[in-house]
Amino acid sequence: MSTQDTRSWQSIHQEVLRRINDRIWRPGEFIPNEAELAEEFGCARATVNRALRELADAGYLDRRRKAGTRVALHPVRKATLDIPIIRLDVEQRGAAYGYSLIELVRTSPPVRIRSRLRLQDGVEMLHIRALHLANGHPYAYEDRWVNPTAVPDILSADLSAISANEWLVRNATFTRGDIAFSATNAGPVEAEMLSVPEGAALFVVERTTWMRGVPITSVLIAYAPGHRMHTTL
Amino acid sequence: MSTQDTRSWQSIHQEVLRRINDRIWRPGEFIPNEAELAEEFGCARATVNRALRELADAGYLDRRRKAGTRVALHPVRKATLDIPIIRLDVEQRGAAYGYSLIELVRTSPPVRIRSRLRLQDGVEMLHIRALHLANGHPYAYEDRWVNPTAVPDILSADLSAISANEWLVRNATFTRGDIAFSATNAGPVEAEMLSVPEGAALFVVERTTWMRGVPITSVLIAYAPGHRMHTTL
DNA sequence: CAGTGGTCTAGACCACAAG
DNA sequence: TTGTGGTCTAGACCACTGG
Repeated sequence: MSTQDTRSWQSIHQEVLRRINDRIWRPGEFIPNEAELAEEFGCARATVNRALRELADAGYLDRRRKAGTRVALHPVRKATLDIPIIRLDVEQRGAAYGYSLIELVRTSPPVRIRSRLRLQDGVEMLHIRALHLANGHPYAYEDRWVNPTAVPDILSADLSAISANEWLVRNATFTRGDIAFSATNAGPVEAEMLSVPEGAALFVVERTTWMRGVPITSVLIAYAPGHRMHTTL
Repeated sequence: MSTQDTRSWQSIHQEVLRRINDRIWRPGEFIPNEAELAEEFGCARATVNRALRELADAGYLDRRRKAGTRVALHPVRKATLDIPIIRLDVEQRGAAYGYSLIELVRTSPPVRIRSRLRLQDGVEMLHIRALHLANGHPYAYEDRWVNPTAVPDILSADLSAISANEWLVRNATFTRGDIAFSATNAGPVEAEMLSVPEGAALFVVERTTWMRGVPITSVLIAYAPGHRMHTTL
């Protein structure tokens, strides 16, 4: 209640969050403005601003000029997922990573891929199919299309030694990406690749990336049954 | 190259990002320190700091005192996922939302739930099973355990009218949460609930939340086949 | 119009870690 | 020890938007 001698923005961040969690400031309710809080906490307004801005970014507060700051009605929690190199993913689980290139051809992509990448027809792309292994067992099956126009250097990379996944992460940054997660029953191809029965439930990640509007790659990764993608809120 | 008259931190953010994407500053390479950049851009050091801090938070830069600032080796991209109320999720897809409470009992949870929540045995919890509908069709099957000690008010809520999902989002904030995504084959129960054949691949979300170490709820949500969780990078 | 948050400044001191 | 980022301040002006 009384004036605190907290002086860092972290302290203010913590104290404001406490008041939200303890429902001292309830969802939808206005909280004091920056000047008032600065006085209460005995600090500059910029310090309060920093604390409240972080809380607003995290979804705890809604801030609007003139209107003021209020506690968010639905504290929208955001989970952040890293987009890792599969090799690191495997190694982090304490397993030995293996990689096997199955197919690497330059050909014309199917309509599904063309439309997803918004490419004209007749364009040739690199089609890569590969298997990622953990302790010698199938871990994930990767089916990828790469636009060689966007990353010509990949044509001279040894994709039997380094996975396209890893090569691209290291050598091709992107400005925009779409990612989708879903579940699918293993078809004949996936079943054989992952050594599982047809129909097994597979966790699937589809990702497409662009660099300033130029499509780089579109990939589908099907994980062996039992795979869990985990994170913290 | 020459001094720019950009004066906002957003401009500096944009320009630094451009230099990273154009590989003017390459991964692992040091960039000028804040004072030098402030001079180049003709602004205060605090303004540069703001821009670089945002880029570091986004994973583009690595910053360390004394050492300096360098371009991140593996630009770890983070996908942020909202944790929505299922009703809003359905409505956003343009469908009419429906909800059906299947079971609501107070009983002792199985070991699997107890250990996940780190609860003593003998504790009674609320077990809720429900079906979420979109345009009258099964959308997701929810199997939830709630710790009534953490949220006693839920005992007086009408969980046949409002889903536990929504009630908890509105009334019980949490300080920590685990979330996991996976795929599973529909068992007899899920198959019946979702009106799909046994063995169908289901997208599964498991979420557990705590408030200052006190477990609130643990829920498993199995989505009907075809469900896709989508986001942008 | 006026109140609120958003941003910028010039300067200062501090915390950390590399050499 | 010393150079770097991290933070705080007091003040100022601006941008947006509610009343």
